[in-house]
Order: sequence, then structure tokens, then C-alpha cells
Amino acid sequence: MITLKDIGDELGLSPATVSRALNGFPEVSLKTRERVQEVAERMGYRANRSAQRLVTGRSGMVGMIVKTSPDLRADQTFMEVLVGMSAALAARDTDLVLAVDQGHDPIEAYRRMLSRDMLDGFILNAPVMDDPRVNFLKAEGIPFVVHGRDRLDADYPFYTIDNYAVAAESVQLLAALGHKRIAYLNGAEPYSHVARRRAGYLGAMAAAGLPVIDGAHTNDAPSEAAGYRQALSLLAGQRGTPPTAIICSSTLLAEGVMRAVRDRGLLVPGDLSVMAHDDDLPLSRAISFSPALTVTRAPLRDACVPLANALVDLIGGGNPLSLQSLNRAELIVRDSTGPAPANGTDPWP
Amino acid sequence: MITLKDIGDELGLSPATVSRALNGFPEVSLKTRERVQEVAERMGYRANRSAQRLVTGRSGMVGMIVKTSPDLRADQTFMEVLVGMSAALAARDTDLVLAVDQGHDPIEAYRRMLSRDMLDGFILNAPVMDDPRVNFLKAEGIPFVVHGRDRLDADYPFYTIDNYAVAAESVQLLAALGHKRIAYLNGAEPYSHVARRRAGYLGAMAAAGLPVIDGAHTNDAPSEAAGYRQALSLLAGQRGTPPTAIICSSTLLAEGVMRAVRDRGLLVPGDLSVMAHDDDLPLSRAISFSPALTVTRAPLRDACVPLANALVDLIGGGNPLSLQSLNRAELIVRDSTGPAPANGTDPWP
DNA sequence: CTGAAAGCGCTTACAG
DNA sequence: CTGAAAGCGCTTACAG
Repeated sequence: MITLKDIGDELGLSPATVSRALNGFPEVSLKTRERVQEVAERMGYRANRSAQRLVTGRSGMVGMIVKTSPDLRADQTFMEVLVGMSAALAARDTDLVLAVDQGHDPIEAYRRMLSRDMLDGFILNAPVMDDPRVNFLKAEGIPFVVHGRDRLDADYPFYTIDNYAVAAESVQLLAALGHKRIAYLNGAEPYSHVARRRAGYLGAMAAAGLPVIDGAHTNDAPSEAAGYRQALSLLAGQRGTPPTAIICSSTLLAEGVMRAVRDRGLLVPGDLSVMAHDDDLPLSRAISFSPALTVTRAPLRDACVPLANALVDLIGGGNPLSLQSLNRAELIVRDSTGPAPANGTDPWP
Repeated sequence: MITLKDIGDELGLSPATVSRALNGFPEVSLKTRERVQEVAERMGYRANRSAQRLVTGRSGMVGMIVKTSPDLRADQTFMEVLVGMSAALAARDTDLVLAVDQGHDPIEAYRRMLSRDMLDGFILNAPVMDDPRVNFLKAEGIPFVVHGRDRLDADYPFYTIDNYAVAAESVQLLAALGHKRIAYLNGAEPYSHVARRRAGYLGAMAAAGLPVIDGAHTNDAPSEAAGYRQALSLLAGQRGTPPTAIICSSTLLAEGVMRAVRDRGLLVPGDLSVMAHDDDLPLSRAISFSPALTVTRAPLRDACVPLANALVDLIGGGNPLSLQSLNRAELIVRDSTGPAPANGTDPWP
């Protein structure tokens, strides 16, 4: 293994100067820096992280806790985030350590992990409203970042999309097409993004003077089957007059909705407009729907690099408030949304 | 943070003795060891891994490469292995570092990872026959263990089940029930476990004097949809006289087979016996099938601890051959298998 | 059985 | 702008 000393010997410099040159200290002369970089490159130098960590007093490791859930979609989203996160952290010389949450107490897993590993910080995902993990880590003074946002006045670094706008813009698009009966199939209630989308739906419906469709959310995890079941129930009029448009909080739900529509012999968008929020997961491609799905789109993987950087910066002493990121999802109009069916041609029995 | 010196000061011992006591060196007196352990416990001592790694010259990190695949089952099995592996390695003070394989050249990802991270070894999974990654790592002299076995004369540490026996015993069970037309729905061809199961199927069928059913494997990744499609094709007689029994290489395939059977108005096991190999993944529970599924069962997660230990032992200088583990799957007979339908009462049109 | 010493590779005040 | 020195916390020959 090549060390700073090896490079220094090659150039007649001390390890200290080589270290400073490689780490971009301003006091090193340009020509020295260039010579050092050239030799380091040529000799294939890679800093010994253990040594760096020992001297800086940081472990170079951050933790993330996997909630074991029998829900496939969770696995999909988790895989996506995991792989992206792990690459983004590697780019900042940081390792990602995983642990499993066995259920029950949500902060127990964090306690255990802290007492076992030396961790510089945590990444949280899928926060619920006023998340107890957030409260715990704040109280302990452990650095963390959140994928999502558990309260509107968050004072920690986060990366999230504007979930209120996601729902509200969907409603506005459909209302502009003349739809009056718009249903929203949401995810499981405790999650804060679900609550925000619900708020966005309610807000936009109220603003448009439209009636909220009861049961416009579900406590199931989003899945094709849940979408199918919910859509059948809506289309059968079990929750009042059937909607002319359904917004889904995920493309998985939309798949089920599409199947229900087909099974009832209806057409999209002629009889029913369907749209969804699209996390752009590899498995459920909105563009390959037939008809192609209108969506609000925000690739989940986009969160990884910003989150990794925010956490490493926070650990390095960055200001939490300047590491917050609230993003807008794209609105992509495709073929699954259209004008509301004319009054009086109600296709439902 | 508590250090060896802190403990030593407390007891009037040198850090060296404390280190030896904690690490189980035989020359430390029993009473000293006990006092040290008691104080270390009380003070909440945790060794600084960076320091340990620096002095031992090991990074304490092992690598694993995720093949990105649009296939859900891969995600499921991967999640299962990942989470288990990560816990099992943690118990040996080792971190798991992930990287993503972008496709094309299978060893490129390993090259990149080796040049970027300082890794003590690798865990490989899902080997293909004569796997190029195995050849590469052997040539480079990098320690690795394999979940599975890419060749019968493997000289590296591995953990695998006897996949030949998995298939052969399934055939034997069904043959003993009088079945003569037994089909095998296998996974994608390149994988070595698939090839071994195919060999087991062929061997047992030949031994029983039964005709192999053509197309008894599929190149698709195992999925409910693939099982459905394959079963329909078999039951429709598109591959000769329909089978009276179908063995599936995964419970996912079996789900599809069951659906196909229902759609054709047939009964399990009256008209068709169905069995599968069961990795015991959380999502596809053989016991909840209706009727409950007869399986060969070998929980995927059982591999994690042995594999983690084998790798850490190998890195520590263990003998590869003594770290190999070939295991037998359980045979669990439930309600989806029964006597072959009597001749002449062929239920198929 | 225990201790003093050296050293792993790096960073960073402190001098110059 | 550069170097010599100290030190991060641990392990392990080497002495006793």
C-alpha cells in the first residue's frame, strides 16, 4: 500500500506537505500541489481511511435502519434508496451501515445501533407525522437527515418533494378538464407524505368547490391489488356516485385501477381519467401503461446524492437549515387523462 | 469515548494488558481478565474500530455487488440476504459495503470496487456455471465466499443447498405417488443452482424410467406471471400430453401455476399435484397456499451467518476447504400433492 | 503474567 | 510555503 511517506520520499517532501497538497489546503504552492497530485495518481495512492478516521475521531460510518415489511413496494423503494445512497455516500468516503427494525418500538433499533456501532449520523426515511425517531435523535444530539419531512417547521436537514403540491396540482389539472368527482387513492395514513398529499387534495378540492369523495385514502400499503380493490369499490358506487377521475399516490395503485377499469368494460380516459404520482421506480413504468399515464413525477433516486451530501456536511459542522431541500415534482400530461364525460352519459349502471 | 488506557488507569494496569484481557489472550490471569471485563462493561467500553483496523492493516470491510435487475424476486431475495448478511457481519465487527453492477462486464464492478475501496474480501451470490467473477477473484488472490457453488470441485468457501437433491427428491416423492408425467418449471438457465436442479430432475426422471417433459425450464426470471404462463401452456397440451404433476423452482412460480389450474377449472391435488422449492421469503408463504404447498424448504436467510463467518475466518487465514458447507433442504409434504389421477379419467379436453 | 515501546497512516497545531 | 513533532487508540513483538 502506498502511503503519504512514499509520495513524499519520491518528491523530497514531508508527509505533512503531501497531506496538505492532497487535501487542498490553500497554503500549498500550486506547483507543489500539481507535482504531488501527479505522483499520487501515478503511484495509485489511496488514503488509508482507518488512519484518517482514527485521527479525525470520526467513524466514517452512518446508519440506516430498514423496516422489515412484508410489503413489496417498500422493498422496491428501499432498494432504490439503498443502492443510490450507498453510492452517494461512497463518493464522500462514508460507509453505510444497515440494521433491521424488528418492529414494536421505533427507536429501539436506533438505540441498539448506537450502542453497538460508532456512527457519525443517521439517515431516516418514511417519516410519520411528528416522528419519534426525529425527537429521539434531536434529544441525543446525533446528526441525521430525513428523506421526507415529519413536520412543517423542521429544523433538521431534509430532502423532500412538495407533497401538498403533488396532490393539489393533480386536482387542478383534472378540475380544469371539467371533472367534478375526483377521488384520491392515498397510501397508509401515518406517513407524513401521505398526510401532506391528503391535505393537498382537500385544499385543492375545496378551492375548486368540489365535493371530497369519502374513503379517498386507504390504510393498505400501495399495491396493484389495493388499487384494484379500491377502484372497484369506487366504480361500483359504494362510496356515492362514482368518480370521473382517480388520482393515485403511486403507479402501483394506478396499475390496479387500470385493471379494474378494464374489468368493468370502461375506457380510460373516455369514461375515467386516471393519474398518479410516479417515483420512477424501475418496476412500474408510467410511460408503458396503456394508455400512457399522466403523472406528477419525482424520481426517488434523485434524493440520494443531496441526502448523502447533506449528512456529511452536517457531520462536518454545516448549518442544518441551509441543508434543507424542498422540491417540486414534474407534471407530465400523457394519455390517461381527458375531459370529464359529458353529463347525462353516465356510463355506470 | 472510553479507551483501553481509561480502563487500565482504573485498575492500575497497562493498556497492553487490558487489550490482551479483552481479546482473550491465554496468558492473562483469570482474575485480571475478570476485573478488566467487569470494568470495561461498567464503563461502556467499545473498541475503536478505526484504530484496530489501522494496526491490523485490515479495512474491516467486505464488498457485495448488487445486480440491478427489473425482477422483483431478485429484489426480495437480495433484501433478505442483504439484511441477514449485514447483521451477521456486524457480529464479527465487519462492515458490508455495497456497489451496483451496471450490467455488461460482470467483473468490471469488482475491479472498480477494489480500486476505490480497501476491501478485505467479497461475498458473491447467484453464481453462474464456471462464474467469471470466481475466476477473477481467484486470479487476483482476493478472499471471497460464495452463496451457491459455481462448479462441483469448488476450492473456495461456499454455502449452498444440494440443488441436485432438491429436484431429485421432489421427483421421487411424486413418482412414489404414481405420477408419470412430471414437469419441472425452473429458473433462468445460466445460474448454477438452476443447472443443478435440472440435472437432478433429469437424473431422477431417468432413474424412475419416466419421460422428461420438454420445456421443463424457462428462461424467464421466476415470477407469478411466468408460472401462470408456463402452466397454461403445459395444461393446454402444447408440450405433449399434459403433466399430472408440476414441480416449481420457487413458490412464486407455484402461485402462478395454482392460478392457471383454477382458471382451467381443475383441482389440486386431485387433477394436478403441485410442489415447489421454498426459500422461505417473507412474501410468498407456502403454508398459506390453498391447498397448503408441498415443498423442499431451505430458508435463504440461513445462509447469512455461515457465510459471514466463513468470510471473516478466511480473511483471518482459515483453510478454504474447511469453510465449505453443503446442506440438505427439508422435504415438507402438505396438501398440494397426492396420488396421480387414475388412468382414463384424463380431465383435459 | 505484565509493562514499556514501537508502530500502523494520517492530520494538524506549532515553528520557522 | 514547508517540516518536525505529537497524537489518534489500538496491537504485538520484546523484555522481564
